[in-house]
Amino acid sequence: MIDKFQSDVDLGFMSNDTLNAAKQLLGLEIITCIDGRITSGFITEVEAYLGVGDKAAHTFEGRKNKKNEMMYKPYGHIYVYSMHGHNCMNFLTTHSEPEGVLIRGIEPNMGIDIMKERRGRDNNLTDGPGKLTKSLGITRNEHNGMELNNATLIVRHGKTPAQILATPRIGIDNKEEAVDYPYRFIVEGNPHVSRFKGRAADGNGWE
DNA sequence: GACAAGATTAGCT
DNA sequence: GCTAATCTTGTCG
Repeated sequence: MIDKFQSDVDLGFMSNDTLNAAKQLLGLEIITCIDGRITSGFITEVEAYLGVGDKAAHTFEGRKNKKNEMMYKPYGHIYVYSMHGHNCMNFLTTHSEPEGVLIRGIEPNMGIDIMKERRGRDNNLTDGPGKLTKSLGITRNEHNGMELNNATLIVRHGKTPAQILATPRIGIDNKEEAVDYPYRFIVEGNPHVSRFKGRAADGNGWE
């Protein structure tokens, strides 16, 4: 059923530098096929988490436990964690470091009606990490540690950001110096990002 | 077994 | 902008 959604992305770009991988993820289309229903969106907002040396990361100083053990998988897998009753999804990077990129926002493309149904509302479907996982049907129990580009979760080339903006990360106010690291990347002018203010750019910030 | 914390969200002022 | 709601896991007793 999902054969026509073959990936055309070489995941190798995530194998080395996490910050670089985060920027290259912007604009890719994430497609999920769950319960036979297809939803997708273009990535508009990400945050990099640099593992051992990053106070804001779950794996700071090499911490490892049942909750974050999937962070130690190599690139090409995903790490789903739950908190405050929501799920958040990371794309893992590097061969052996516990680093990854949190997907914080996407622009809905396919299956918008399904997203509305899953979210139980018509607006703000995917402009936050907990929101987009719910819209796409991602759950920690079923998808934590899974590989990309299998029958359920596929990435392929989507759009190209006209301009990428780097900002400090969000929601880590108690992480001391780590709160200032400019590891959040967004498509400038795209409204499908968390805490969006102002007016959307022409073409939502895509080229 | 109790309690606090967390990469959040929704709803109200 | 602020606060309550929500839930899984870690930590301590």
